[in-house]
Amino acid sequence: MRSSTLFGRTLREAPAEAELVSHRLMLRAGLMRRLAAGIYSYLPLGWRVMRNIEAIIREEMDAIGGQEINMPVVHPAEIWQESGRWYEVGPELARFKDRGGRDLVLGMTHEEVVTDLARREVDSHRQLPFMVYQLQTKFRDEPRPRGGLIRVREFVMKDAYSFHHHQEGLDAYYPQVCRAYINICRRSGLDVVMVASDVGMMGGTGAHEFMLVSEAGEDTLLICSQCGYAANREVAVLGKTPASPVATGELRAVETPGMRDIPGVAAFLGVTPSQTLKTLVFVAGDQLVLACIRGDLEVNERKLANLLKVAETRLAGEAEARSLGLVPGYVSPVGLTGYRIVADDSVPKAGALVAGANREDHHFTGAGYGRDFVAGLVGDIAAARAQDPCASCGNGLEMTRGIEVGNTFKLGVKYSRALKAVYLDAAGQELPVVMGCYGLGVGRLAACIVEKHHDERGIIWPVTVAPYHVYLMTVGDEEEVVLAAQDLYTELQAHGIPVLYDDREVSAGVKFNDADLLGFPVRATVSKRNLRAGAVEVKRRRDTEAFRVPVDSVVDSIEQTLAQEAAAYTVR
RNA sequence: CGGGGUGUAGCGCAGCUUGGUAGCGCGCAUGGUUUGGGACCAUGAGGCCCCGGGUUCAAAUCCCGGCGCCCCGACCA
Repeated sequence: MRSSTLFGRTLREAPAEAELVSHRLMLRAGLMRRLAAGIYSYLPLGWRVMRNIEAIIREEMDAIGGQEINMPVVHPAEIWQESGRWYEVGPELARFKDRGGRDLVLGMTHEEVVTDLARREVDSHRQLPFMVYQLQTKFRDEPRPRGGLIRVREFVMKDAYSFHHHQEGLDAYYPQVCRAYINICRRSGLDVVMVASDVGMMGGTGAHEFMLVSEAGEDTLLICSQCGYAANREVAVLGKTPASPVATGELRAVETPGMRDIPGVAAFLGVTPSQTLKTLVFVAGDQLVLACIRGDLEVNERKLANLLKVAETRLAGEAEARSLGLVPGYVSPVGLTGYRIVADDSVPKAGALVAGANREDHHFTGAGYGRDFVAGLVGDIAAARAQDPCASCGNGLEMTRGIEVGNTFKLGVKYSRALKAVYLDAAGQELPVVMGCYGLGVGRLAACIVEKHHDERGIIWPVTVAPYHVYLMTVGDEEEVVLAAQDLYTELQAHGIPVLYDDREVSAGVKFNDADLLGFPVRATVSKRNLRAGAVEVKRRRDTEAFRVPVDSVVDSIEQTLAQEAAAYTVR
């Protein structure tokens, strides 16, 4: 490709809308352009990157037995009603009607469609297991798109779906997909961490996310550098060794004037926060819930919602709590009846605690779980924080931000049961197929690569995804220079090397700067100066030094350099 | 959906406080001189100053109401 005919141009200054490095560079390099919030067009250079990433994805999915298919973007409402998500998913699911007034949706994910396909095609256990995948555009009406391609509304996603006879089959296959995901990221130049995650709207029995550790990330991760435990904050567990449990003594009411928070009460009564009971008032659906936890810990609302099996919870306001007969600042389950109470599993083990007395300016001391109060539901609802002990090894957890590039879910039979995707086993028994689903954001992967591979001058593409491998340019417009450059251009192409030839009539500085901005792995410069010495200058994007290479061995030299670059991104 | 910011030429911005018919840099076009890190000279094109309403002799500027976009939060496979 010649620069003079390449569609799209570079920008000297980034549009004011862009803040993230990847966003700025991708706009400046002319990879993409915004059409509306979270909706982008891909220009030739950007689309080549996308295609390169897709090629890697195809290889890795095929390697674990995947079969590529393509499913519709527009779905009839019926299958979404069958799965129940028509009613569960909010406005991020774009809905519209066709001319006949029938309800349709824009596919934001394809569990319904693929399950419908499976129920039509699969009758027998002999047809299982299998995995299908597609690379396709999704639309999700996100409440807040941001950061260029980091969070968009329309995006290319690789989504894969596996179908097994039993949970054991899925359990055995699942790690292969995870391995493939790690490979895809590695080959694209990204080291990602696999973290345990919430199942969210997908439902199912287990899930992981593949995260690029980055300040630009939207998720918070807790990682143990000692044993390797890693989880999204939404589900991260922490060790809850009792600080210093006090044997349960007598339950006594004491005056605690104006002491409405844990640190205040603990200090006033001379105990540690871990010897107090914190009780928070939540609204879960149409129900009021009192959530109890040891005073030094905090409630994780995601975990609470999961334990209660509701979509979400929210903290009740003071006035709201008061109107329901509670005394904010002094709420506790001790002596209360008629309320739904849940407790973190730290509470029953905590011994005697200081708890609210449900009256102004009073607390109880010596409150013991089982004797003075109980909860209808006990489980892990504690929020893991930085420095909390790791649940498996006790080491301090580290907290970082991460960008989710992909995720994997063990769906189980949620969709196959709802849509009746069943098969007959060898004994003639009818069983629902056991499903898994696996998503990967192609554009987000591209943005992450730029986020990790750049310097102050521009992008530094890994050769595996670079739009072109060589940036060929001239300095000066003497005939000998132009002819030599054209020869080299032809020769590189003959060797199958993707090359962009900057044949524009602009000053050398412009070309050098664009070469750095676009970030192809190798730059080749033909100039009168070097030609006189029978040489062409070759420079790696990530190096600062350039080398003179004899004209007749330039192509060999470039091929070797590219091979070295590629070696850094191979797996196995 | 809450909080903050912003909207003037393709991009980056000034002008708005104090109303008087729109400007700078880059980019673009043409001609010429240039060519190892975003060259120089000359000429030129390009604007529903986000939209609607109001105040006024007169609105980019003041007032009211919308909308777009960005950031933080809520939310998010």
